[in-house]
Amino acid sequence: VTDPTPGAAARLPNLRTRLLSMAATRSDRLVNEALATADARKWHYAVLATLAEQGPASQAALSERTGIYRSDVVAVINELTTRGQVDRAPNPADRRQNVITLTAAGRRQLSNLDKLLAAVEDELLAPLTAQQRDQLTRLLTALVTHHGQPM
Amino acid sequence: VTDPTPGAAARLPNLRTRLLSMAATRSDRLVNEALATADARKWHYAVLATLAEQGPASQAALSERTGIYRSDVVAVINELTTRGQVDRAPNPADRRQNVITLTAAGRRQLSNLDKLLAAVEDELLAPLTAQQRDQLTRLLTALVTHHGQPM
DNA sequence: CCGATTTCAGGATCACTGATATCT
DNA sequence: CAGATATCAGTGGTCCTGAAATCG
Repeated sequence: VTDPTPGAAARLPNLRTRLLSMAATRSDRLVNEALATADARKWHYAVLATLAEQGPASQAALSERTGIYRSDVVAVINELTTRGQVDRAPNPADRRQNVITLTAAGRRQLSNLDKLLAAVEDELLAPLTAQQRDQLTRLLTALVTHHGQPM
Repeated sequence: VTDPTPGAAARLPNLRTRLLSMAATRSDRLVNEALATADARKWHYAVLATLAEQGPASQAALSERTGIYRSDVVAVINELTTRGQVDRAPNPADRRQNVITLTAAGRRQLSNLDKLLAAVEDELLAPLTAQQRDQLTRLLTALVTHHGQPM
């Protein structure tokens, strides 16, 4: 036998932390490729979706709800205003805050991105049955819930 | 009702691509914190483990086996040689290649990292039963297998 | 000449730290 | 004064492109 470590189990293929990271990398690549065709990235979608569902919000609130780092929100909102998809205005009731509002163009972009992401999910989950997809959702949700928000 | 989109389902919490990415981010942070206490990062572990299990290899072979990008292998091997954990020597049989070999210090570091990563996996998977951990492993393996290697 | 290997230079996104100015 | 908000500057890791030099 020339095996350098006879009988040793393969480490990498069994590392759950590694499997998670590999699956996420592949998923992220599909997401980025799809969103790039619409001149967007994942934080754009997170902001547009949050505004559509929960209404206008301050940048701090958007950071909380989307998971975008506090210091990175500015750049994302800058990009979205440049594209005319959100509007930034000072909040007269609390002049520390800005009020971010979804525009009509932002709403159109959101429904566009919704379609793109639905297709990506189908492609990502192609090897899984409907039941397995639900299992995966529950397991990942349990992990994320248990390990709280990162900020 | 003041809901801006009454009856609309929450998008973000149900996006599987997002759940994956969030779970991986949390997992990666645990891994990085643990490895940092041993002056290592995840690619160090991947190289050390591969060398221990499969013996000396060229940098191209290590790229294939670990998933490190071809152009990033150099830096990782540089760091590991600086730490005395691997040895880099030209291959006399094919002078295009280097032969990377695990040192005694590298072997010690590997068994150290093995312990750290086992603890991280326990912490990461804490909210899951043994059966659920197996389920997760199978589901993620199916995804990664189906979507092939990224390089 | 073609192909493989190593190496370098650089880009884009992301997670994260820390500091500052402004306002409550 | 303490605390919150928005902003800016910058680090480091990861993923990825492209190109050069060397060798089979």
